[in-house]
Amino acid sequence: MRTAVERARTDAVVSGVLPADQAPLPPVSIQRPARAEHGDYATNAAMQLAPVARIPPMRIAEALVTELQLPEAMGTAEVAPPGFINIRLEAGWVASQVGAILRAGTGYGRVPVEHPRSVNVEFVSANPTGPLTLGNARGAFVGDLLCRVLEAVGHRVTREYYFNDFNAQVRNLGLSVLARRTGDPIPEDGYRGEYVAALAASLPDDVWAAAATTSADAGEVLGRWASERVRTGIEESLDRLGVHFDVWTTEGSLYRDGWVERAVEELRKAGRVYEEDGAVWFRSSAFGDDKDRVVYRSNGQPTYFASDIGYLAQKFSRGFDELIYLWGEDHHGTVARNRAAARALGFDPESVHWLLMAWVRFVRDGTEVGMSKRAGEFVTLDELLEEIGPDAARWFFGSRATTTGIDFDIELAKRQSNENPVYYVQYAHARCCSILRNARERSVEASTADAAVLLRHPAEQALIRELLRLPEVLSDAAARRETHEVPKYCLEVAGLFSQFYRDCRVLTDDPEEARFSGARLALVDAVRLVLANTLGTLGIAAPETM
RNA sequence: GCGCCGGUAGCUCAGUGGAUAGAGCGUCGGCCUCCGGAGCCGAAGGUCGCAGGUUCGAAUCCUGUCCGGCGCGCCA
Repeated sequence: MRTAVERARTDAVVSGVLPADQAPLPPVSIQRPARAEHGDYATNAAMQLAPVARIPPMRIAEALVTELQLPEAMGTAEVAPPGFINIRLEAGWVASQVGAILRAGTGYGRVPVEHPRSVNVEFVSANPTGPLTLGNARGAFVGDLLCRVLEAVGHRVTREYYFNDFNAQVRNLGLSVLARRTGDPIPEDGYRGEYVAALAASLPDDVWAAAATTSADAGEVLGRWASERVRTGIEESLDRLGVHFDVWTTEGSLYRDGWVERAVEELRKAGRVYEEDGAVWFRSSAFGDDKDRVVYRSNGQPTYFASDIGYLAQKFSRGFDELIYLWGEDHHGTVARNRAAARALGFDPESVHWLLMAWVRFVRDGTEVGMSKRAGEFVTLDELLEEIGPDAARWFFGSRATTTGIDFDIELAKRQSNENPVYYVQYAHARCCSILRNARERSVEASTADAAVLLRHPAEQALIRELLRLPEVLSDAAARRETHEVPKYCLEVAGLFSQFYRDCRVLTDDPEEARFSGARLALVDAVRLVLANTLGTLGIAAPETM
């Protein structure tokens, strides 16, 4: 539709209605008007052109409408003050799309982008010092949903999980296990959760012996063992959510394989690092950061940022066209230095994106509850799933913009889980299936040919028009890397289906009404398909019965 | 103090410069001879934090200001 309007604009220039001078025109923006009398699509192209062309917008709009060539029988365009062009789809064309949707089948809505990219999406990446908590829930759901949407438009996605395997946190975990085992007090920076006691209790004899006898620090030995146990548990929790990672990368591997060393060396050659106060600094301020950052401390130890730099190089070396980092907003202070490093290493800044998720504030009946692994005060992701189920949880986190802070009331979520809109959508899907089952029993067959001819009822037309939005909903979500529109769309479809169901009887003994059965059955099948495709993209079940 | 993100209906949140600002939940009032009532219809409920500005048009962009969250380490 956009290209049709853009072509009309070019044609208007050619035919001399619009002046031919100036630089590239902005892309035409197409809206979906809120009000039905404004048609199915609208564009403000004429009003945007008016100041440039110095011609009244209404005149330009008239000219564009004249040049606008819509495919045969698709629709009509008209001008509305102060210069909108409203495009109205023909009812017959709309009705004929039921057949097109059904022919596209499970591929419907998944319109491939022009240039598919190989995208690495890193998310969750919680250190394995304790089970995943509600604090990690948002990242897990949002990240996986983003991946699914990117895949839906044809990108190749790698889901990646990054974690520390040797630092102080892991050692603290080991020392905490040790303390639990020996009965000593848990160290200051230790972990106090019950899971630590469980780890201590299940410590195999050989690990315990190794910790007691090796020259190495017992905290390190036990930490290594405990964190791997915890990591396995995290993977199992994520499996239960339906989130499966392709690659697990450890911080240690970036050093073992020389990525950090090589990347820093490259920066050194480029003259981007220097020594001061015995430490090695990266001149990130030359690339937009507030100040320069330490890469190697004066004691020779690399900083966390050093790992980040090596990791950037490691990821790009694997051939990705684009990297996406999904971080909590508490990390936003480190974005600038990472972006600086990417630029200094010569990577296209447009090919790396850091998406920040706003904080989730957890409350229980109005008062805030902490989420601290160290203090052992947290609600685990597994507990959340037991309470409200993966579909409701996915819906909750999936339907909010990542920049929005969320108040998550655990008790309220439990109480309202039965009222969660996700069930309304699943119900609509189940109802479609039920109608289709009944039709088979009665030997009523869907007919897309009838659909094209007969579906003129307002409820039918509104429903089909909504089904036609799916491709653009997915494309927009993928392009914006914001996916919360998808659940909302689902809800719209379910709502319009309910209205259709009320107004238009599909299966009936009334001979007058029965002539619509085949056409409406085709529409029901198309709704079922769209809901199944959309729920599938959300990672939510599309049940045939409830 | 500086920086980033928010402030929209009772609650939780959509709203990518457009036309009369929306949804879910909650509240109130209706609807079960009929394909699934986990449903449908209707109503109430808003100075879009506040004040200026930009323009044909601002919840959206700019400036200031208030409130909240987060960040500002040779921590991660």
